[in-house]
Amino acid sequence: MNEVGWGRHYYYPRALIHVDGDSFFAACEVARNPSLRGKPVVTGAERGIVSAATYEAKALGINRGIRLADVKKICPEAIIVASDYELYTLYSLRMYEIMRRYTPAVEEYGIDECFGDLTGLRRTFHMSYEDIARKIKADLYRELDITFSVGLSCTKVLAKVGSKYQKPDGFTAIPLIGKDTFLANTEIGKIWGIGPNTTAFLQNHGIRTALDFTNKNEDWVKKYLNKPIEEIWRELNGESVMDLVTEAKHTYYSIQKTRTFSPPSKEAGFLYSQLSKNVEGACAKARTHGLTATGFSFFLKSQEFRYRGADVKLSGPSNAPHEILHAMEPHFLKVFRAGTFYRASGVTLTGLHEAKEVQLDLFTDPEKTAGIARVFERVDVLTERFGRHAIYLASSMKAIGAGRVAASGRGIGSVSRTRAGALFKGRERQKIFPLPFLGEVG
DNA sequence: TCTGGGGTCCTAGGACCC
DNA sequence: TCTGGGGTCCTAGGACCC
Repeated sequence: MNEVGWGRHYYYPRALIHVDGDSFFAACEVARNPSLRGKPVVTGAERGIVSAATYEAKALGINRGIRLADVKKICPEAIIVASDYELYTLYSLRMYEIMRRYTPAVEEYGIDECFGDLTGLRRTFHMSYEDIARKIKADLYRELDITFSVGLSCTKVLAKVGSKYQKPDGFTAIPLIGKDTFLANTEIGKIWGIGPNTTAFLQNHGIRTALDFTNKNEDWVKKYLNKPIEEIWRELNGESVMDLVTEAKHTYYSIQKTRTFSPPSKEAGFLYSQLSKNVEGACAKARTHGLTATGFSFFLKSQEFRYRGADVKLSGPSNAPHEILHAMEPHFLKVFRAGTFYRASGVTLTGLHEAKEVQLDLFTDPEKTAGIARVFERVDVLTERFGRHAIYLASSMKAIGAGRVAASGRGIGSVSRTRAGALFKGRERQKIFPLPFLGEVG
């Protein structure tokens, strides 16, 4: 165990804690159902690869991202469950709540992790920062039945180094004067914010560890690296430049829906239907947050992982899927290549604003706009009551439920560009209001 | 890491203006 | 029509995170 600072009073210009749930999704499953304890448990059943694995599973070589078919080969007794995001969100909220008992300055960084600012709280709790951090860790374990790895230091990046330093159930305090030992033991690519690209660049300049990086001087850093990386360099040197984002996040700059399908498809009708489903999902999310988009982008991802897509500006703000789809049609025909197999599609709504703020221009018929809004209010209510896909656009049909089978079974076959074009002629009727919905309620 | 889904931020470069 | 210099705004795309 790393006992640096236990019971002592090291100097922290700021005292920031980072807590990180160990194998969080899998740990939540075990916490809810204690009969799973001690067993190899894996989440991700709904998508065919491992999202999270308990340490019992990891000990067998079952790690994130591997196929569930391989999991069964490695360990037939492994317990595979579908991800339950509502459960994980509940545990997440409880984690934040525990942290907030100690400090109001909490950053909800991810579903399984958060930062807290403990600066100035020694007097309040009559404890050293290390002891406060240990107490938080103990509370989390006692109340959630999940272990957390905890880092304490004077910057966010160093606190992250700490929480990663020992897993699972680790506690690592990195006081300013002792930090070099920890940085020497941390590969540069493991630092938060240093991805594969920057790692390769730094390694080419002889930098292997985080300590090597901190030993570079400021001029060199400013000359070769961009602002985010320069900030990481400062934080690794003990200068706190990243603030905690403590406001609860409730607005989005963009909303994205993507989906991979298997097997890959080259059918225009099927692909368009996937995009239609993406659009509906993104619009539904925008509506639940009271947001409306001024533009959007979409892509098709080929079997070879190449992206082709387009950015589209809307003539007016919208969160109604049929309007987005209408704008997408001509671009789809340019993006889609006959004969290419695609494995995924995606849609991103951009230029998001609060729906109330939106000004109607002179040419928008307010009656019609209000009518559309009412239709989708109804859609949202039905979805709330009967679940996702209870009601959807006709254009999404082939992407939903048994649609995949129907689409291939019908033998549309290789759709040429002209035939793909013909596909949309019949959609003229969709412009007629009210919209043709296909319901599968109940 | 042979690759799922959902995000954010930064930067270079072009368009446009004075 | 060419030549400077400088500012702002927007967009595309890269890089990274969980």
